[in-house]
Amino acid sequence: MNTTFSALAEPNRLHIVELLCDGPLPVGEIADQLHLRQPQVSKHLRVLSDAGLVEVHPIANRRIYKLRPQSLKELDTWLESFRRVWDDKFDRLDDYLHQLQGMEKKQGDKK
Amino acid sequence: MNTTFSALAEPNRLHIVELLCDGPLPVGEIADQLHLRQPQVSKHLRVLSDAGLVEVHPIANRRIYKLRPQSLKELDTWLESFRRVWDDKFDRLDDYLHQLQGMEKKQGDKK
DNA sequence: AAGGAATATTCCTGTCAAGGAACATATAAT
DNA sequence: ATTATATGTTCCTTGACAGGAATATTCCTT
Repeated sequence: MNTTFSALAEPNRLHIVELLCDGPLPVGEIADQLHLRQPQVSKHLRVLSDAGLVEVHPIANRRIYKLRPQSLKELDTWLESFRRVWDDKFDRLDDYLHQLQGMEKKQGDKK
Repeated sequence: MNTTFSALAEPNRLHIVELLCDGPLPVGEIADQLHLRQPQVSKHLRVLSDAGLVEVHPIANRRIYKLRPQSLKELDTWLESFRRVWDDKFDRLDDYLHQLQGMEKKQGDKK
């Protein structure tokens, strides 16, 4: 999960992922469409691949890269744990303040 | 969106976000629970704040940080665009290959 | 007013990652 | 077989960032 975020943290890599959303592409195409040099694209794809975000299919001369849906589903799952409490716990600042006040008293007692 | 990912790319910051999922907390509490030094926590919170992932509520001496659900909803929205094509376009490698073959011929024609 | 607690900020240093350029490799084309 | 095409890799340099230590700031307490 951690590697996923750091892979997507790089702007060009994020672009690559978004581009591959429309379907698989070979390295050269990606480089052209995003106005990047081929070596850098290869490097970025390496990182994305290590993070499990893309997979490669060698076809003759070229290597076709495609998104790995699984990885995005995992990201979705991660988000899921937040969804449960979205409009709920987050805004309960008051609750915390009361709880905090309780602790204040306890601390006072200790002294 | 870009800043969101780079903010979450740092392991400790990710931990902070996950911790705040259970409710708002002041800096000191975060530092204690995650076994981090206060200054680093403050710095990380700064980054998270700039990225819009958390917001702060000054209460007397302390500053209570809480998640900003909005930011996570945006992340969710971003993922949404992938959900549409999840089990769909991604795996259509064959389609691309056929399309590719068509382009091959075109390129050949140009020459 | 003075001291203390909670938090933010600055300076420094080391590490790591990204881009550029050149090169290596593999496959296709002639 | 030789050349060209597509891609991956290495080396180098530079810039960003994280942690540590010390310091500044704000507010509370007495």
